[in-house]
Amino acid sequence: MKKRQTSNSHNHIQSKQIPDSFWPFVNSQPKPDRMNIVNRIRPLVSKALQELYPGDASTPGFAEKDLTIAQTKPEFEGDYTLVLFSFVKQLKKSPEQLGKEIGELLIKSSPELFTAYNVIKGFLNLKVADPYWTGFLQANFADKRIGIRPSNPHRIIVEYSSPNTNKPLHLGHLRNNFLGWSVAEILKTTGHTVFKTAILNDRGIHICKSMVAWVLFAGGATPDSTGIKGDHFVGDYYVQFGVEHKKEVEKLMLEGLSKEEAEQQAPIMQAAQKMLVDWENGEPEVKSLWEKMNGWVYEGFNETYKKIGSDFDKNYFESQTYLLGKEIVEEGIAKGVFFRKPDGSVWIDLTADGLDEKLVLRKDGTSVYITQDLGLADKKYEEFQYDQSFYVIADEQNYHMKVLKLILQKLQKPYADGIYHLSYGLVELPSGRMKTREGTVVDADDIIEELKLVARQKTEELGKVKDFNPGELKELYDTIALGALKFFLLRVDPKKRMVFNPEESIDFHGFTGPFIQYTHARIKSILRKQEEARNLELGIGDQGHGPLLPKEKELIVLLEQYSSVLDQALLEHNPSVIAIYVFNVAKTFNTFYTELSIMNAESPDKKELRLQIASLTANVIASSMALLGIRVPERM
RNA sequence: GCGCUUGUAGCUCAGCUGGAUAGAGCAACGGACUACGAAUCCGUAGGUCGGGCGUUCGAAUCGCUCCAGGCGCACCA
Repeated sequence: MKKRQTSNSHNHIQSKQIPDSFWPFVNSQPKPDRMNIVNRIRPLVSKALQELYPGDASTPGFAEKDLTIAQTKPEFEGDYTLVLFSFVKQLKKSPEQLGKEIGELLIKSSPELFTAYNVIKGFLNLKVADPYWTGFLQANFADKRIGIRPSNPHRIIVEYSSPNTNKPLHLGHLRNNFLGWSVAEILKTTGHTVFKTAILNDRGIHICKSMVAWVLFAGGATPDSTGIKGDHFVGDYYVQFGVEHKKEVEKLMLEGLSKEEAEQQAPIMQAAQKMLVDWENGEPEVKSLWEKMNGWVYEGFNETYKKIGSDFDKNYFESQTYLLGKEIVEEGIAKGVFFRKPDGSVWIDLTADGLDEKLVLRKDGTSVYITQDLGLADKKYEEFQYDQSFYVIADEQNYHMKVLKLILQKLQKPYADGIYHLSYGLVELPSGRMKTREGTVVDADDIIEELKLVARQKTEELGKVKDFNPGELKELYDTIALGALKFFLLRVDPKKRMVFNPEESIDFHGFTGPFIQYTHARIKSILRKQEEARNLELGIGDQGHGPLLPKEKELIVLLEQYSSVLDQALLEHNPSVIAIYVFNVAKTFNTFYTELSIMNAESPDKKELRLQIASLTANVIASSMALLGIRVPERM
């Protein structure tokens, strides 16, 4: 029979060495006083190796970055563990002997940091002195801005959201929005200057479809006259276009046309095509209709963006950028990167790079999708002088983005290497992919409303905030509903496809946003009580609280890892790292809370210590959640 | 066909830059509120890490191969 781990939340962080190339980009190396424990142990071990084995320690495999230091598994004695196997062969010593020698030296040379060691098989387990942990706690427990780092000169733009203006936002957009926003915040917190941008796909045949349908069927109705939110209003006409089109196609097929012919020749499609041409020719009536309908959509989008907390430093509009890039095509021809075929179309040959020949300009001289992106990249650089440019785009476009970057590199654009496709997987339902035609698309506004309703029901049921006024209640429901939704979509590795189970999403227990929010509210309740009772800020006292108890230490050790969690999230551009971490923090606190009394601690010093732990926990939770775009309530 | 990608407990996911006996949440079952907030906590049960071969002191993790799913390879965007 298998044994369960007793420690319910041992966060087994590996603390791998971050590549050297990463540091200049983050900051200068962390300052010693802000350095976490693993980054302190590393040079000490390295030094010990050099002292003990001067001849061998300079050989490959002995560098600081090659050391594997992991958190000690709970079933063994110790806090952090050095893996010895990699030295064994080179030094021709048994792991036991090696571990003993290194352990002895470390304790002798750094008694303030290490108090004990043991060697089991090839692992050297080191016990880190309590004062290190309590020192960390005292230095940080009151820091409400924990995790924020000094600025550095890098400029980054993050493009995300990027909707079409012919239909409302759905679940997929939400993943995109939450991801982009969160990654931008993570970059900011770690010191970068970040600009958020969006590209609004506001032109093209799809836009004309909803316009045509509105002209034909709306009878002059508007969002105002119907009370329907603008983006939904326009989206309804886009859907209606599809319905009408289908009818016409069926009719034409009965008359003997092939499916392709029928789809092309259906009158409503012809009308849309004509409208597109008129639009491109600047036909005033079409333009003004287009402006009017897009205006409705933007009104709706803005409402949703405001609700979900998405914000942008600059919006680009495809209608204003779709002609960009033609100059780049000329430039590319001049540089010999592109070539023109006899029919006049322009191509790039990427077969040497394992890709295909790609068209960059049609034979009629009009641009294709990639042409616009070339132009937009250039324009963004002109305006922002970015060092890195993130594109939050679904993984369907991996190939496209690869090509984009490669072309820019071949054109020797200075910004080409800084282009990074933050690719994310589709959101699916348990029944499979969302499909417009089958009506299985989960609308963003709908799901948020539904979650607010659940938040309200649950809150009323529990009756803990009966004294809240209507405004406070509304804010609380917003906080909980969006917290649940954002956490649900961000807790999974962005690269992976994910399944959105509606039933799970309204569950506020376990690995969820509300669980963490609840933990925060609970801590705040204790801290409020303490302040009322004493009317004092927390003191800084480190006298006589005795050795740290396992639950106290476990939580401090976990909190101490916050900075390396941020490093990892930044390195991987991955908010889920933070989501998983903050969940562990909340869970570990809840266990701590159950086992140990704070207010009625064994001694005043213990009480002080635990209040500090509680305070730091609340700050780390708030700070982590803020990076995910999730608010944490004082009460709920 | 070629390229990319995914496969871990009934379900949803961690762990994947190789390290000790593979972890959570949900669902199931059983417990804990006359002491800091039970939206909580504790326990039980549940895994040939898709299959095979290889590299290694050590493989869920790396390589090869097979199987199964997804995406892409438009003069669409």
